[in-house]
Amino acid sequence: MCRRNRVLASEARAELPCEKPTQNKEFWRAKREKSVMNNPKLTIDDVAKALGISKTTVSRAISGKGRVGNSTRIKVMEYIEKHNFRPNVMARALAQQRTFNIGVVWPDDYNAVDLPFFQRCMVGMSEITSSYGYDIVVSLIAGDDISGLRRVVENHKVDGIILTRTLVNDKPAAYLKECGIPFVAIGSSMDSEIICVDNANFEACKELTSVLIAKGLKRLALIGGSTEHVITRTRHNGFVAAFVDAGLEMDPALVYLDVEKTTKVDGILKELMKKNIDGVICMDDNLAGEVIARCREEHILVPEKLKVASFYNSSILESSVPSVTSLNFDDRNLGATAAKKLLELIDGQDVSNTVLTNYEVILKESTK
Amino acid sequence: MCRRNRVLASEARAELPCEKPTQNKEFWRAKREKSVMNNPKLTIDDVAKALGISKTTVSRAISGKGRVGNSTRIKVMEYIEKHNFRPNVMARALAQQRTFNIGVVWPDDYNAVDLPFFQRCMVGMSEITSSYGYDIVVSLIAGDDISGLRRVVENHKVDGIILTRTLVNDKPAAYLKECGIPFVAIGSSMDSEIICVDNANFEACKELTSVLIAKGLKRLALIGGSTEHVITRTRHNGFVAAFVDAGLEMDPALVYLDVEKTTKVDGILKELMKKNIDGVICMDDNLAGEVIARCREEHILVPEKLKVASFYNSSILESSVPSVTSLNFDDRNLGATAAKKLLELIDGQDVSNTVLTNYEVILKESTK
DNA sequence: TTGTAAGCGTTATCAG
DNA sequence: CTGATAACGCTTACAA
Repeated sequence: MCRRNRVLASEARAELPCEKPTQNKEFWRAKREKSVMNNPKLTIDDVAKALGISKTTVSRAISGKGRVGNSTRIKVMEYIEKHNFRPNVMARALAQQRTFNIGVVWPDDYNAVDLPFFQRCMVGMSEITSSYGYDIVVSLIAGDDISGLRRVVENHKVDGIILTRTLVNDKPAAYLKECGIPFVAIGSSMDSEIICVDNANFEACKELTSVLIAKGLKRLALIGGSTEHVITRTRHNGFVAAFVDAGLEMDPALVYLDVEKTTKVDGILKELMKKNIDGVICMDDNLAGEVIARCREEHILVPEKLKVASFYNSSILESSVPSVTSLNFDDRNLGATAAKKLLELIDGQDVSNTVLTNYEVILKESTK
Repeated sequence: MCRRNRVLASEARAELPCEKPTQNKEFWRAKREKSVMNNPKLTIDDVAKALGISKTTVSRAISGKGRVGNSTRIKVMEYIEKHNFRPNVMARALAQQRTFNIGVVWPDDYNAVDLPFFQRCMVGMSEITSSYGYDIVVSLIAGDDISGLRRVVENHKVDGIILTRTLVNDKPAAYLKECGIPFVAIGSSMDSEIICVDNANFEACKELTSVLIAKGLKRLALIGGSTEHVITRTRHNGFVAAFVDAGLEMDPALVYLDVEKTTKVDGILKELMKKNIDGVICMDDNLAGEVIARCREEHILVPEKLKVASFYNSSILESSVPSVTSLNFDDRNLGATAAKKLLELIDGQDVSNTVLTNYEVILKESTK
């Protein structure tokens, strides 16, 4: 326990801002002067003096918190609009203990960095946060090294956190729970105390699988990524459930998980063909793209000899030939919803889990 | 002028934090209590008292700024390490007028969001910033609506900015110049006052084109994106330069720029085939992928009947068949370099433009 | 409705 | 080498 603390502490220490002893003293003075020239930075006090009232009143007029005379309020609003005054967020942060920032945690594994999913989520989050005057601080997490996350949290740089993925053994989530900062996770979690926002992955994957089963496919294979990611298991479960519903046997030998490099697809596909499969579902587009490519090289006709589908649709497959049947989720909306929930949480409201069911099954040539 | 100011001001106003009048008063108190229970938040003052010295001394020991007795320093360092004390960044920001954040501006056009380029840059930036105790605030810019950027800057949320793309008519850059905040741009600019970090796009594109010319291609076409992006013009120039160098005529009718939707590729390819081309270079992988796909549908054999190459390599083309000849840049390094430059700039150092020349021409099947 | 004054947690100034 | 004390710009009891 004690040892653990020391380790963590020194980890954190390593992240302390490195004060570079340079000649920036004069520079900064100069810079500020200059900045003042272009754009005389007003303070709430300047506004108060100019208007002959107290800064308390100005503060109240701006925040709308206390009661202020209507004429005074209008006077203030007009003045600040005209002079483009903006309260100093840092000062407010210090006084209120709020930063008006949220942190977004991104995985930076080799795979994830090339996936459009996270960027798309960001767009949705950004729409929401910016309409509330919040900004987004991005923190990358490599493996289970959460030191970046720790720094952001311990330095009070954010009022809350969005995790963009959930893990079976979720170190980041555990850390956030422990320190009591508001956070929501995109994905699902066994832990009922964690607020989650997720696509209906189970239902969607089950539905897509069912559709293929209904097309008469009997020997359907599944290829997916890391089982450390909850989503991999959820999708797998959806796949299995479709078989159960159809009253069919599912052959576990046709399921390949933890396929984290597309280079492994080639060998897997060969094995699968020996096992006489008639279809493959891939958990994401990278895998599906690779399967399509290998099929072409091996002269396996898609869809005639093998049907192919993907559980997740992105632009990666946009120009695939044949076009690939897949699930389509609204990532932007997912991000927006997560952001909304987090802001509510920060605001002290009660927030519950959300599952977004607006996915689409898109049938294309690869399963015709 | 006056009118313009008013417009901008009201734009900014719309972005003011929306104070939601909810019941968060008690909530916040409770939350802080709880947080205090788990993790008694120390202040520099607590440390000072515990050690029986003044907070000035503690501050100096931590920052290493003033001279402090060695024994005192060690005492302080040991104490803060043991108790995992971290100075409150907001307070420091207020006192020092530095936030230890940099802003990164992302385009959120439909195209850009799906490109891995920006995410990859981010990874590089993040490595650098986090080693200096800085964090990254991401700001999305749609079209030329810079209100998000304005908010981040005017609210003093960042000490500097990285623009991840340059435009011919660069509104964001103009704004940043005007307000005098340190910034660097990823890309190139006509404006010599703007610090730029860029890949050697001109040279690289010229080289790739030259290679194809050397293979005997005479009627080489070019398809590219928005000419509002400086990079599109740079790449085009590189293409042209290769012809000049080879002493060949280049047919301008074979150049299609401002192709912003891949759906337009089909028509363009048909036109090009009528013009008897023997090769196409695409400015990015989305376009190249689409060209490959259309070729397959139109039964145009690649590379036998048509060579195809891309000026930018990403995982999008990873599983393309045939594999596509392309330029490979180190986006991560690009981001890291930009971040390094910005931190130097913030630190008051003199910084000059940088061009990264470590690109690779990767020859694959599509041009065999 | 409005104002005064005491924080918020650092850093910076200027004495000692 | 060290320590009061005053910024930093805003919020918020508490008074008036």
